[in-house]
Amino acid sequence: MPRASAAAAAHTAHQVLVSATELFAARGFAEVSLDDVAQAAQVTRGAVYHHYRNKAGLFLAVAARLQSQVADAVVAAADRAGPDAREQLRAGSHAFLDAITAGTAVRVLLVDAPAAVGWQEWRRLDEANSGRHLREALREAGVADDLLDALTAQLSGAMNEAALWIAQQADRPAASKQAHAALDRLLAAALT
Amino acid sequence: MPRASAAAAAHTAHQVLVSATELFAARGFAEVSLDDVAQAAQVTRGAVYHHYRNKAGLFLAVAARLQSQVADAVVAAADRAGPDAREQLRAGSHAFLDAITAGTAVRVLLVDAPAAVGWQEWRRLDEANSGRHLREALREAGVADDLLDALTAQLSGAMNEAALWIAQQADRPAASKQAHAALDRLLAAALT
DNA sequence: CAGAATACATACGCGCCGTACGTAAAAGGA
DNA sequence: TCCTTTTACGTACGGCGCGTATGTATTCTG
Repeated sequence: MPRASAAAAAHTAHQVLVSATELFAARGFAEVSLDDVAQAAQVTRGAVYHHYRNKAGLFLAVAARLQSQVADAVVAAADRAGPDAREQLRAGSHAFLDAITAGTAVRVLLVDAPAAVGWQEWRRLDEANSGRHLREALREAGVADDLLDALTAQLSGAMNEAALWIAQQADRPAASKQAHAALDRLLAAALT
Repeated sequence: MPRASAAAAAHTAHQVLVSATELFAARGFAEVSLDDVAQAAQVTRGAVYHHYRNKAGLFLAVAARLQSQVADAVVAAADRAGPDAREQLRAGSHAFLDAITAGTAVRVLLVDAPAAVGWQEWRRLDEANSGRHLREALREAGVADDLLDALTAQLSGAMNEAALWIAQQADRPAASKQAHAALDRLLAAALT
């Protein structure tokens, strides 16, 4: 193929993705130019456009990767929680809060993503990852079918806002504790 | 002052605001140029920049106006609900859902605003309007102080997501019913 | 070992933002 | 009433940044 081998090409694409992730997380979608990304990844804009359709496409790839990383943590925690559905829901939900606030994913996933890739696409992304598990957990925990969709959406919104709120507080550990306690109340209510 | 009187100037500013509201609601912040707004308002970009600092400033004005309109509906409903704090909370919350999904404010306030004006500023806007009432209602309804901030944020997130979810469903009335029912569960939990 | 496909780099046009500058009309004072 | 200042725009310009077209050097593939 080109000046670099197929293996090196994958490396380039990955490097672009990593650089883009850092920049988008730090400055936000609108404040990062593709030239910024290219420079950080030590390539030209041509390389970026070769591997990704456009700026929104690159951002989508970044968001999708972060989403699946968070989802992995959620699933792992739920698995560790044993066989009880309610316990899995609790564990998974708390793991979600911890995972999404741990790194710098919050801004990308919860602030910029809805506007940058569109709310529908953002929803699909969430549904394909952690959102799906939330819905299944609620169903298995006995939530009625006619409330399932709405309750899933609202709990998801509550957790997302909790993550944003935590990320914003000065005293992170204390905020995290508060948020977890409040979340427990809402989860308990959902399972009434 | 200028070719138009002071009164006419206010009218111009208002017309720009109205046109911007429609366009932002229909296409989103990024897809609307200030030239689009100026044309719709039958003025030039110069007039827009005279009345608003920049594109973000115009958007902020649009969002602030929509927010206060929603907040007005919330307060009115809460007042009609009588003296009981819990009943006011219920009424206000449901009024919020109805008010924000009634018009075209959802996209502006819940999708574009956080990214366009920054999450902190968006939070301040919400806090200055409906968010403040939610917190107060929760406090008066007996929510412990150490949970108040986190619970306010999470319920706010739940309602916002519920609004987005409703706006997205094909069968709006049915979706609204579901959302209201689910919200009641969460509210009941908050007041445990 | 020749095409074909791939993996980039380079160059260009265009839209759009913000700003600087110009101008005409109204407010305000003497 | 006239002069000055301020207001309310309109116009013109520079620059950034996106997307696309084009060029070019490898490396697969038959």
